[in-house]
Amino acid sequence: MSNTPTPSRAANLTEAMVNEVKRLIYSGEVQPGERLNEAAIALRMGTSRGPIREAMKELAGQGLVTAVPNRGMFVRQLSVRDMLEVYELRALVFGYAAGRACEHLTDEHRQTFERLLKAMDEACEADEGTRYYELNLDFHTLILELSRNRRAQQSYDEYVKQLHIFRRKYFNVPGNMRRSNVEHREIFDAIVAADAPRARLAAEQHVLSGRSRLLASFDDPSPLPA
Amino acid sequence: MSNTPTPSRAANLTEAMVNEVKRLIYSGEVQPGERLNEAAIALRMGTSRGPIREAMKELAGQGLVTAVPNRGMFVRQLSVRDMLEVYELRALVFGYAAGRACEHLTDEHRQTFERLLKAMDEACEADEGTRYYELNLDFHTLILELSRNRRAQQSYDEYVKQLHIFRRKYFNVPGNMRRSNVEHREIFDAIVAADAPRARLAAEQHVLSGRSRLLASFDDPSPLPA
DNA sequence: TGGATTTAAAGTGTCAACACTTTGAAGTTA
DNA sequence: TAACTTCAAAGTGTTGACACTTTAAATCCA
Repeated sequence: MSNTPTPSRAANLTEAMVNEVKRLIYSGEVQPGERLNEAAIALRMGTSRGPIREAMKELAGQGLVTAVPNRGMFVRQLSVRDMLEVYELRALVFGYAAGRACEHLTDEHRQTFERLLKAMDEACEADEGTRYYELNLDFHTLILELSRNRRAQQSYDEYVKQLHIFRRKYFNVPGNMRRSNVEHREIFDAIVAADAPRARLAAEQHVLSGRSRLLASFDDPSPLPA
Repeated sequence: MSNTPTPSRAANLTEAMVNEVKRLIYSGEVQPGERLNEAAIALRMGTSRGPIREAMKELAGQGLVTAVPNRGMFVRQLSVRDMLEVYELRALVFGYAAGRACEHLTDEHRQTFERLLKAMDEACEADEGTRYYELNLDFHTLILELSRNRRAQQSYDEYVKQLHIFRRKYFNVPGNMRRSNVEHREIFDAIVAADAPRARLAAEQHVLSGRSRLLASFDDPSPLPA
């Protein structure tokens, strides 16, 4: 429900190719660092290379792929340093959004929050990682919406997607669901209390905790690669 | 005479066109909202439309132009709301960078700072707006470098450029140079004192003050639209 | 007149052909 | 064998042609 599949009706082939290649990347069907062969994709999609190339350039502009002259386009690969940096920016923007959310919280939103938190509690109990992951996304999205800053929301989404791709390479750490959800409650409480500084701090810390958890999993003796 | 045939050495035509169209936009040779005619540009640049289209798509990905299917590419136009949002993010990132800068300040940097501040003082006295503007950019860049977060630096640069284009439409408010430079000193002092929270706040406020000044110029009875 | 309709010009979308570059395997030489 | 050279295959770069869409000027009709 958070995600328009892909058959999003595009006005032209290039747009359709952008959607399709994005899907390939986000779904993990093509891995970071992998080359995207124009001719092969064109054949597979039933188009000529033109629209493919244009789509790739657009994705290059968005930073999802990188172009190497005369060698081709490669799915962007984040270094660990990149990942750390993106996490930091994500924390920053999320903190900002939570602070702003204090100003725009309506009763309806409050109810949505409570519903989400409850559902996440339940997902925790049932140990349903995937369900928790979805709800978690919704929770974050709600806060970004409440910030009423579309640009912030855009940036945040971008960061999340980039990190999503990065994490795929390593391993998906649920299990800390309970701790994560406690932090969610803290953020929510601060927003309800209209305590912007506290909300900001709690939100920032929440993201940075997530980073720590991910980072810890690197040194972990049992890194269970997907 | 407007025909500089792309001095920057690019490996392929598309890259050269990206640089050239960027220049057209940033220099104000083409205005926000204006359509970019593929055939016309291709003719002017002496290429076919292919590389132009690819370049445009890349710029669309970067958010500098927007594509409307079957109607063409237009130089992106920021609404006032957009502008406000971007300023807010810029303030956020600049504040973050200033806070981080506290951790990475070396003696060499400190000296560069002092040189810059002194030069800005002088530019103030001499009422040299353009010179001040340049130095001001250097000052901000230095702080972003000191943050040691390349992504933050990238984002910041993007914001600045977008706002640069926006402001061109209205009017360039120097005259507040002195006040602005006082704020610079405050940021610098906080960084030297390694007082991260204070640096962060001062830097955030500095950007938001700039926004206020710009905003004030709208309601101004003499808005001199160039 | 003025509002709908036709139509040609201008512009974008897509394609297939060809030129150029890279890559790596096969062959050559010491 | 090991390093160097040659060469064909694979892939990217660029182009001109043609199809489709939009736009606005010219035309038509009440």
